[in-house]
Amino acid sequence: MIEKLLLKLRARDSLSPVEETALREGIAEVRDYPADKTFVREGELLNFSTLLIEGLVCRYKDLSGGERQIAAIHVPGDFVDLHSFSLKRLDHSIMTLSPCKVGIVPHDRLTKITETLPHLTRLLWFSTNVDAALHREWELSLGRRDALSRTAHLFCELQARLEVVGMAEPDGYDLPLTQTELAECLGLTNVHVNRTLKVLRERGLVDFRGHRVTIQDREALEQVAEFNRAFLYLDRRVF
Amino acid sequence: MIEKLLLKLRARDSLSPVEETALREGIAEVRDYPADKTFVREGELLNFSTLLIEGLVCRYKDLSGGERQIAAIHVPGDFVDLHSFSLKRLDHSIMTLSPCKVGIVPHDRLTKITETLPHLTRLLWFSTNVDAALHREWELSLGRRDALSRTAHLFCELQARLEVVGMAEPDGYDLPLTQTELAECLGLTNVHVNRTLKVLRERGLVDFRGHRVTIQDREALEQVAEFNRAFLYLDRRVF
DNA sequence: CGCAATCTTGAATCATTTCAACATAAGTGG
DNA sequence: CCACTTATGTTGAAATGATTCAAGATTGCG
Repeated sequence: MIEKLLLKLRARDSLSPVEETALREGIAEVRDYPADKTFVREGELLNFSTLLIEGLVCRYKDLSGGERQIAAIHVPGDFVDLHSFSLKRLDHSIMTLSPCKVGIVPHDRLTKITETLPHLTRLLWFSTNVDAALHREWELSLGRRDALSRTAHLFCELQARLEVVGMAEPDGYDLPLTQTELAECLGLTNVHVNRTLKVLRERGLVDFRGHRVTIQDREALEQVAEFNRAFLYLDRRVF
Repeated sequence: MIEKLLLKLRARDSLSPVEETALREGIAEVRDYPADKTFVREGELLNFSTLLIEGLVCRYKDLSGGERQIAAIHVPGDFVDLHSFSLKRLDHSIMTLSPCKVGIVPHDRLTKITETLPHLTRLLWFSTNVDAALHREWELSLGRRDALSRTAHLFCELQARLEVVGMAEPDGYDLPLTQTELAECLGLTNVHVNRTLKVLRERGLVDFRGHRVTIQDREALEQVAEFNRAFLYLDRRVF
């Protein structure tokens, strides 16, 4: 259930058996959601956080004109809204991008962790800080990378994140997103995403079709994206 | 020294005298930096976090072509890089925008707080989560708001954040930024920022000149920006 | 199989950038 | 305190990347 979360945390630091148990017992309930289901709405009061076990989830914000910006994508093993533990009401909504299985972690169990397991607390805090680092990389993409580089960067990011949890092959991964959803991540229109995907494919960098990302030339792709995996904090910390 | 930080934390939750003391004693040293000084570089190993006491600071990322994206602006009372406590090496650099006074908080003192003061730990965790909420709002701006609305939104955000720490009047505040730096926040060119500022001024919304922001019509400005202060988490949490 | 969602392409339009020139303000040394 | 220098702000015109609108093709689903 929490195996992918453990993979990710252990890539960074070690976990004692007690800590592992605390995490395991943090999950009060497991729920299944269908695709395209908004299961947390902006502003709603929460008393639990959600651990993604299977499927893809995104967090998004809307403008009054109907424009949507996806602020983050989550893969299995991610705490989707661990930050709701301190924020209580979120500034964004959360929806599934594919059918999902999620673990419900009541906030009082997290409070207990903060009272008794400081090292685990720091690890959980760390994981919300990694989320913020992802946001910053997206800010850079949205603010300064052009459509091609921005799109390439997202594909690189997901390759790296999925690899850690054993869900990517060296040459690519499944990505159950529509071009419109991709556009909502990238701050572009679906039409322009379509054209950009074509260019990426024709240049022999990545091919995204039929919900499958095929990395054609990883090195060249990462170069176009100016991708550097350090910001993902997936590697053991080095002092 | 930490008065503005306390103002901000108390706007959200209460703090015991012991917690207040722990924060106060967290500061090992106070440093002064001149304007435009990058005092933390991306990737460098850190063993302290920085509390901003006076002046303005930003966190930024660069691309190889020299394009810069500012990911966050910090006002007095903000922990600029509390996240370096768990990340150790940052994915961005940090520089002053004006002459600054900062407090140096060694990571081992933060570790001690996590071991002995769980409630204060949660409050500090909360404050890094608010940073992430700001990043998300900027993602929305960068991805979906046009230049006018995006610029208006930043002015609204800073008005609200400066008010909490007593650094804004009802009609505006000092903002020691150049148009080029503003452009680096907004994902625009300095030329376009200049034109956008002119439109905002001519429409009677805000006037930014000579390092001073004058809010001409707050209601109309917030409407153009689609500004809602909830994402700042400046208000006491409501259950 | 048939309908709806998604993808694809072209052409016109629009927001923003680029380049370049000039104006103003701020900072420094004599 | 003025003159000189550099940084910052302003404006116009042309170019560009992305959007919009619209139509047709393809895919996936009940």
